[in-house]
Amino acid sequence: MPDKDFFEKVFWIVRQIPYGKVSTYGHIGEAIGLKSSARMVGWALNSVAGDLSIPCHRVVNRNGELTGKRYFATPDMMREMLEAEGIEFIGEHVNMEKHLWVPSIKE
DNA sequence: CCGCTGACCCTAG
DNA sequence: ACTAGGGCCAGCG
Repeated sequence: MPDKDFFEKVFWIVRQIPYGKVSTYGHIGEAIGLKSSARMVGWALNSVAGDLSIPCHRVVNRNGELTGKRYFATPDMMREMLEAEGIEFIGEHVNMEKHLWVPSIKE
């Protein structure tokens, strides 16, 4: 991964999340080099909330919970989008066992 | 420069 | 499943 701004790195990773998969703030943070700063990842996404070129709905916390749903147009939108991609839910959280995608670091 | 804030994460109880 | 505390990095007033 080329050396870019923090935001660029986050977007670069998030855009690589395949259809029907989800990733976590922690893994993304690790992928861009900020091992213990998963907060920054969500923060970066917040700055581009509404940008359809970035599938921010595929990013959840380590527990599979949709922590960012409140930043969407409606609280239900995030889940609707994920279910539309075939992602399974267990109660209020995503079935991580089945849909977790770990970002791979490559140029 | 200081202090607060945050779409998180870990550990402990 | 719950709460509480500490750490984390970047922006902003």
